Amino acid sequence: MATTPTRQPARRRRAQRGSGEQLRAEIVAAAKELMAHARSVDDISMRAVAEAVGVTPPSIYLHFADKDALLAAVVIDVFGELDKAMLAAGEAESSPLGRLRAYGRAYVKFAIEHPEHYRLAAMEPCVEPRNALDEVLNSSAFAHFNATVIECIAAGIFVSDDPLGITFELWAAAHGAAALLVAKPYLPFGDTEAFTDRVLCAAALGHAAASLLPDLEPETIAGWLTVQRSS
Amino acid sequence: MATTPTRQPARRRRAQRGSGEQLRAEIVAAAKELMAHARSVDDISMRAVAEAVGVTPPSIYLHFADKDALLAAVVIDVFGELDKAMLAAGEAESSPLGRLRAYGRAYVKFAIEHPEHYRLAAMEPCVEPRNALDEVLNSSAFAHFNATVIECIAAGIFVSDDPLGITFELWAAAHGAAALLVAKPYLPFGDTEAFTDRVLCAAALGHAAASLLPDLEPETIAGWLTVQRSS
DNA sequence: GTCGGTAACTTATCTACGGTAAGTTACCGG
DNA sequence: CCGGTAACTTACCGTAGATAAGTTACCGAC
Repeated sequence: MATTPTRQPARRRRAQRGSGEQLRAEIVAAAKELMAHARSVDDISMRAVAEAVGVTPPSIYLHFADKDALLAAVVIDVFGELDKAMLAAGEAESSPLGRLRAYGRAYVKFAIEHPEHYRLAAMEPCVEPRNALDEVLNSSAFAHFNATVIECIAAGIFVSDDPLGITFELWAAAHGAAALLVAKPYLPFGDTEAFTDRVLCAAALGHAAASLLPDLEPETIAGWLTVQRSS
Repeated sequence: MATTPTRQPARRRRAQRGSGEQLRAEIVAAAKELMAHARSVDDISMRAVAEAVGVTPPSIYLHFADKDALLAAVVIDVFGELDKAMLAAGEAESSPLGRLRAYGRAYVKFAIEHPEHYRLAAMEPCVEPRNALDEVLNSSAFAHFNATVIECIAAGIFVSDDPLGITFELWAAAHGAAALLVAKPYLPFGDTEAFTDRVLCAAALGHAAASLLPDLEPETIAGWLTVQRSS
């Protein structure tokens, strides 16, 4: 009675011969699930993941070199979900600019609804800097975002021969809103969706307006604003 | 010879009777220094901090309840440095808008030069949510930023009765650039200062331009841009 | 059928961490 | 000079990530 229950009840049946990948998928799923209820990546231990799957901790290391590798796998998974959410949000929009904003809204919404997943994917120092570049740039979410920026250029919204640069700018704005809302949720941002929309809209409109001015000196901007307001 | 060297050589002299605060300051300084060379907060252990100061680990707990409390003290210290850097950068600027951008540039520059400090201060889930609100809002850096936004409203750059909202928006842009540059330094942002400037300028100009439009529907924006470009 | 090879998994253990309880040292006011 | 207490230390606990070495059970070959 006083003996620890160990993990006898959750003991998992040994997998079929060729299906070692099955356990890998279960581990990623378990880690992702655990992360949804954790406040930090430190809160989820390899032991906890192992127990959730019904396996002993060392078994995880047969599929992942270390904890970082497991978390990286979760990140890839999370990026996929984010992409789906963004695509779904942009479907209804007809204009490229509208789609861009819908993407941004969905991006921030996803971050708020999955704070720990977003934190891991976008706010932690990247786990493996080797292929990380390709992973981010080739991630569907980023690619779709960039494609829509290109559409905006084609539609005359933006004037630039560097769509990637614009994408990074807009991403910075979206990430800034998301990161702030996730890291400091107690600050008086007001309605989060309205705040997000203001930030995103300012970023897009600001970039477009910048191309209307000869330069971006404070005096030039102030003068331009005065002229605009008076007319 | 084979015995571990323990920490005999770095043994610290016992402090004077009334000066317990001295050790506290040394601990914070050591933690801040260690963090400069660490890749994550997990890389700096209480043991390492203790050894750097020349003290045994439990002594730290006489001044800080736990590791989070120590890190919180470091955060406060870091915010102070950030404020100094921002003020210095804004001194030369005469116009409020120029000062605002100088602040933003200095903010991002500080984040890039002190990535781990910035990460701890702005990207980690806040350590103590109780007084954290006041700490951030009353932090000098934030206060100065907000004051300059108010100046911009007075100068007619922005039109709003909610300066705090504008401050949050601009902060989101600056934080987005900083966080992205810190978390994903390998991405092809190009020149970091130029990138930062574009993001900041777009945020400020975008907010100002938004007040020129009747609404922010995609069609309205596209139409306005067409008119502007043709004139 | 059975039997060796090996994939799949476990037991046992290492080192390091954050944190605590209980003890010890040395300063200092009376 | 002596007792009180601030300022520390020694010893320890539980848990974490990770590894080495062992064990089990599937499965193809003969």
